[in-house]
Amino acid sequence: MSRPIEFDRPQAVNRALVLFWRKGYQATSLTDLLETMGIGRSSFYAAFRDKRIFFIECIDLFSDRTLHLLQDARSQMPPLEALENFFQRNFVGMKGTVEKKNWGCMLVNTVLEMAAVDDALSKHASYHLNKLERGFRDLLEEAGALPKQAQELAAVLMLFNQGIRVSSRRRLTDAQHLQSIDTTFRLIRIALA
Amino acid sequence: MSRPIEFDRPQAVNRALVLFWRKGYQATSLTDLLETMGIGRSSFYAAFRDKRIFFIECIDLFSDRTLHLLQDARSQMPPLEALENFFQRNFVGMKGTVEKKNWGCMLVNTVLEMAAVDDALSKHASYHLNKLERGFRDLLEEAGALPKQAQELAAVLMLFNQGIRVSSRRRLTDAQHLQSIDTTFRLIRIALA
DNA sequence: GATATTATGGACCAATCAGTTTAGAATGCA
DNA sequence: TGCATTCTAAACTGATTGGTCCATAATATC
Repeated sequence: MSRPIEFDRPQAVNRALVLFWRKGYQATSLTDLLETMGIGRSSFYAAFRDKRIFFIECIDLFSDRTLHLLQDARSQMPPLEALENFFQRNFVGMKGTVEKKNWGCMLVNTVLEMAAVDDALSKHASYHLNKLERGFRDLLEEAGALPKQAQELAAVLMLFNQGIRVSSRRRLTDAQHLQSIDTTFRLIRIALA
Repeated sequence: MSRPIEFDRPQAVNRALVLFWRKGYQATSLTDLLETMGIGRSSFYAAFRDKRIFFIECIDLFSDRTLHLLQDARSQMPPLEALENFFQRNFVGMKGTVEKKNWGCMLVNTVLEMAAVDDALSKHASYHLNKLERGFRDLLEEAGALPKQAQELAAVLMLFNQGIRVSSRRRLTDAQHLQSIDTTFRLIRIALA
């Protein structure tokens, strides 16, 4: 054989993901991308076919990570607490982390940004959100909800998820977010009781 | 004096508003804009200083109309029903209307699209959403909630608003939206009881 | 009807976009 | 050392962007 790839692919993808996450698809120029990834134009087009395809790769990665966050929480606490923690963790201090990621959810961002611009892309992000909603539903059933009720509450929880990601970009205070999470889950617990 | 403006300003603004609403700020090119407004480039720059300033004018108009929708509902029914109706009306048939407007909320769209692109623009849209949230709070107080509770529930309702506008762009069925509205307001009524 | 005023259409501009091409540099293998 | 392979940097392409400019056409006033 011959020369191997010379840049750190996972690291480059991760940096790009963050950039897409913050600025969205359209506002992220290829030049931006190359700069933060630390690679050249040719390398980019050789490794990832084009901007759009690469964006999909980033979205899929983001979705995987989000689903894992929910799973991880579930492995450490009961279902309803895991759900609540899934939302809370974005707004509690995150000690050790320099930057707070107030960029909402990349899937929600993409659904909105691309809805009338690139329908397939928007649909694809929406599809990932459906997977997350199924995750919500499963946890609600584990928490004792009947199937029908679990489905209804999961739908409401998905609305809540989308809503709080929007609020995250509005830069409300952490306290406001935490209070809304608290209020919402108080309502949900009442419904489940 | 001399020559008056020759195009129908309110109509042109309205058409542009719809375009911005659907496609967002960035994806709406000036050429798109001029075509749907039916005016020439020079006329545009003479009447509205530039794309960004014009977009703000459209956003402000959208906000006014949204607040009026809430007021109108309030003038026809009790506060809680008015709130619920404010959401429902986007998903019930709209007889006589050819197109269903599944473009979410222009303010929510703008907050997300511009958050890391044009902070001032995002903040401006967010400011309008705050006004709407105050409208929610007032109606909740009229419905008998204590100030503290009205504020909490209004915040949750704003999350719900943001969330359902996102869902609207995901093109869930009307039935799904109506069910989520129903579930949510059932929870809110319980909290208020 | 002549003149001053102004809105307009269309040509034009520099900047930027995503993507391609090319020439060279760096490596593995013999 | 020399050859084959392939990754990379930089120049380049054509299209599109928001915005300006100017000559023209239409009007109001006199």
